[in-house]
Amino acid sequence: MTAQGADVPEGDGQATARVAASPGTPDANGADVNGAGAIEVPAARERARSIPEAAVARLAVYLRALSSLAEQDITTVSSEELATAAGVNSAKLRKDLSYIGSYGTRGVGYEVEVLIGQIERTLGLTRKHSVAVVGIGNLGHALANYGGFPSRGFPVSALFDLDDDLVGVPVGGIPVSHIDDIVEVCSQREVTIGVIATPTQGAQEVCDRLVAGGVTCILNFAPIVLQVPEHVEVRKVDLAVEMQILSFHVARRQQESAAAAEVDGASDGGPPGGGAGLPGEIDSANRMVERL
Amino acid sequence: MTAQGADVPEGDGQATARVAASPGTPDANGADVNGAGAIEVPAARERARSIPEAAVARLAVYLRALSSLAEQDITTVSSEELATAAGVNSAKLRKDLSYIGSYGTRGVGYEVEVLIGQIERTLGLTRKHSVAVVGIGNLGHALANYGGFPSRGFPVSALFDLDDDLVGVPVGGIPVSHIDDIVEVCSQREVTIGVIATPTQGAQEVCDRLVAGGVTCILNFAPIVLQVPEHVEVRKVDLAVEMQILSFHVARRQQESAAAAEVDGASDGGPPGGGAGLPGEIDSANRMVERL
DNA sequence: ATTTGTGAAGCGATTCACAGCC
DNA sequence: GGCTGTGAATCGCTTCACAAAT
Repeated sequence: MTAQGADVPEGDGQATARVAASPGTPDANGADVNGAGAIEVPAARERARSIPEAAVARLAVYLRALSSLAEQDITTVSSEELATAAGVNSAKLRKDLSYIGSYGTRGVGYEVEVLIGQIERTLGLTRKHSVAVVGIGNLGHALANYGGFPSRGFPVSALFDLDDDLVGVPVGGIPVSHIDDIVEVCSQREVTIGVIATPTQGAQEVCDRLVAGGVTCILNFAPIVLQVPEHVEVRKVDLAVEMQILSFHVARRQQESAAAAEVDGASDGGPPGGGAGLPGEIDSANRMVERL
Repeated sequence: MTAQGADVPEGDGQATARVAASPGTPDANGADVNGAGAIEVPAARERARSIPEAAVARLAVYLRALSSLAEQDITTVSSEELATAAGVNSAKLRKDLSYIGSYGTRGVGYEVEVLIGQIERTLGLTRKHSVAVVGIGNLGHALANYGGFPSRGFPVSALFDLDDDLVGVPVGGIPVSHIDDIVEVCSQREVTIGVIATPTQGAQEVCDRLVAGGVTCILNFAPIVLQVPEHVEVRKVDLAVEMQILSFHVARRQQESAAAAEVDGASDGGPPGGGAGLPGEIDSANRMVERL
């Protein structure tokens, strides 16, 4: 079923401590803010804080499905249809949409354009987020040239690499800067999202500089757990991990068929294709991401 | 908050159909498989089926941390140490490890090598998984050039593209085949994992061929929900979605500071600029070098 | 007649907290 | 004393099912 374990909370010990420290109150600031002082704080604002992390991830998926519908000049869509397009069930979709407000019409469905607008607003896409890509290797090149970013409000506005031969060379229309200039360039160009596509070794250092340059969101392709201050958000994309998860599912499936086959045959089915292969190492998988 | 890690979007798609089709029964594959027939099914096998999906993803992360420790010739590690390295808390780590067995020593910790071996076994990494990459564009190149791909782990054994100019050209040591030959080549080379790095348009078609070629696991970089048979596992990596999730967090943070600033200022209208002394105030970054 | 929006139930994952072992 | 392994409690997301709306 390929779950979508939303994410792994807490970057470190402090988060743990915080949780432990507040047994009764879920969040410190929320409660009394709108108790008396802040009167007209729009419900929409209040809502944003409470959207489940998992729902946020799906909103982005719905948005893409909706864009696709819009391109086909479809103006209205039911929760059932949209859910199918997004690969979820309709109850979940409706629940997710309910977190951002009530923009559907009962008996009819949702207006595509309206929904697009509302999701974009919720995700903060009405504002452009300058992106910096660090590490212009294979992956960095791919990212710099990736059309998907600019098209949806994520202009890549800075590229960095260690290699002097690369500095100054334009990639995807933007000249590469040296990583020594990360802090300066990022603050100057108001970069809000940093993408780390360097080898593991340099990743933490790069991360620190991005943070120093005012970057508050980081997308990390390096196979390392980055240490960041509390106000910085990190998301990690780890190819090797993805592959290994798939590997697990292959293995499980084989076990299941093996077990099923065992029902009639008493003796162990034996290792057909190599049930007991060698204790191979997986470093290759780890390494491959580093190479990027 | 610094949410670290996070695994990626799901690979649903097929789950939708399944879920929608079974209103009454939560999950089809009930647990009666080993009701009576399978006697001595080792606990280890039985266990695999029941490891929470989220735990599987983390096991892969632990594995990397452990490999790193092994390289430093560290032979023993406590749950606390390993948890820190992996970016989780120690209780979760111990729970996760308990799913695969008891390989620690109370009062001491875990032996690094032992744990590596057990996790590799659990994830099915003792067996090689041939990988095919489809779509040799920017990203495909990056993936194919995981040059390191030594013979262990996840050897890339096939590359495919639509472009005739590319067919026959070796990339990362492997000649590119035409996508018309996916079925033949994949079954011949016993590919188990397919990586889709094509544009959206061709992705479903490519997916169908991979499945026809015997591929049961797919890693999809195309921003589309693939429709696959029930026995095929899909994981999706969507860079745009990742960015949008980060965008949401930026937006939320700004709202929070804005709301906090509003507490003293009674009237609405709330231009964030009102509160001068805000931490990390990021201002409007309109129109910058926008290059598609 | 349809379809949304949502309280409530259900369920899986996380965290707690401590017994058991070194 | 230190650390693992795990039942129990808790939390948060998902699913159900139905009232409300058109």
